[in-house]
Amino acid sequence: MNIADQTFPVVDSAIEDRAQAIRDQLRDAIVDRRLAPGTKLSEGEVGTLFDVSRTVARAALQMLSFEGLVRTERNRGAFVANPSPEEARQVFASRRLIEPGIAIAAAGRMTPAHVVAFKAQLEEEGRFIAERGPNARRSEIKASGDFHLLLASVAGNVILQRFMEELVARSSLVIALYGRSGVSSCGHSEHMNILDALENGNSERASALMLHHIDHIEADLDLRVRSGPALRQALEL
Amino acid sequence: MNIADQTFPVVDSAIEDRAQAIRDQLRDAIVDRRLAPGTKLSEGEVGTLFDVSRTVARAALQMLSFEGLVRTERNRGAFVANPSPEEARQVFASRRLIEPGIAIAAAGRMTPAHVVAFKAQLEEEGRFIAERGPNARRSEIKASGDFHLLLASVAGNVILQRFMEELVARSSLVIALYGRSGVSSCGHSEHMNILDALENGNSERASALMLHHIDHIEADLDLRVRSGPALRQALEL
DNA sequence: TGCGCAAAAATCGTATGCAATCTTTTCTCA
DNA sequence: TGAGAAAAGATTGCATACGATTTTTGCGCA
Repeated sequence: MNIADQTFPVVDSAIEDRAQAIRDQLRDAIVDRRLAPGTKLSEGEVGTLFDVSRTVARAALQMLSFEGLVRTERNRGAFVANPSPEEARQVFASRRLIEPGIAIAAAGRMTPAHVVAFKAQLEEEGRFIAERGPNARRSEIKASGDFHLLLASVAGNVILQRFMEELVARSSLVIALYGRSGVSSCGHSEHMNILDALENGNSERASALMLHHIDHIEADLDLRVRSGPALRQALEL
Repeated sequence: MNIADQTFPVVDSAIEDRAQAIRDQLRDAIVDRRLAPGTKLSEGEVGTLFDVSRTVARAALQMLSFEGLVRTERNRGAFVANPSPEEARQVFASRRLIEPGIAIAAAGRMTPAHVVAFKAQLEEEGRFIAERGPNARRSEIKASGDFHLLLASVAGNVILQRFMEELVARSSLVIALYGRSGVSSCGHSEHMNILDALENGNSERASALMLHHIDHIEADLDLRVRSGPALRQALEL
């Protein structure tokens, strides 16, 4: 897949930085796997696509590189990240460390409004799972991540929330790369159980369920190196 | 304090990005409190000081803004961050969540070489505490942070390591702003106890000690708002 | 045909210029 | 004298230009 094959909707409410808007759209494209890992993102091309100068495109790419979604090589350019199995493991190790704590914090702050938001989120998630079609899998991954982001926002710690945004984005990449098949339907029911615990203020249970949920997601990955890391490295560039 | 009062050593081994080198020096200056919170960092001034164009200076400031050490306002510029008490609490809440886990991971990976590195680190820390003078406090804060960064590097998860770099840097700012007095000597002995547990492979103990250690650091802060947030906000700009 | 090397093209790193925005100063008028 | 408005100055946002580095292309030669 080439970046030039993509079409990006025009940003309507761009009071804020244009670079930020471009970053958001590129991030969506990466997380949704419309841009495959390894795809080159040249400053000029990105700039042309979004109708901005290289300066702005470069800033957007720099942001993505900070988030770990893009890898930049000096004098060579930016590429959609291609996380190694080791990186994948570290992403999930980090989530195992952070998310149970986030679940506990969120359990202590749940309001009826939050519950409504979660229910809407889970309903949408269910719709994507029921759906069939080429985009179903993508939407499923994205919706699943959104559940965790919503939880992080309820927890009320903006620093951890930002960490989680990064971890969820990287997880989506990892799942797209190494995911096997249909853990997601199972994940959906786990989300519902977690919400149930949150709703009842049972923080311990929510935390434990979250830990298991992350374990299940990671267990569904196939993190064996495919054909020797050297060859793999050589082939992808 | 003004940024123009600072002198920055010339970067010798600058094969890598110049922007990154500038970021590192500015970060040191912020963490060491040579640049006070609220100080304006104009692109032009930074560029002149480091003898680069505004383009490069801007990139360095953007990086610092991602790390939370600098706050940028559109069309107004960049300022050394001035974390609120609420932000300070969130920094330490994040550390309480992450660092005990890092201690456990590190305990399982300690080698004799690591022990040597830790001992050297603690010795330097001790020297700074014994020292008197205007820079003693700064060096103390920095050395104390370095212990935690060393631990994170031993844990072997580069993602968590980067999170910790950010959290330690922000903590230094917070301690400089809200710290009372001499927890540090006490902190030093706590570091030694943690190392002891790590050396014996007692991960549970290391984890528990770390949690208490973070509690102690936060307990030494005075996070009461000084004179009403509105006035405070109005005065500092 | 296949290989090595040089020229060309593409791309990046950085400096600089201009317009837009914000801040400060100055001027006017009550 | 003080408040408000207008002008001047400073600073950012962004585009563009140019040298440096990398990649690709083209060509000669074995």
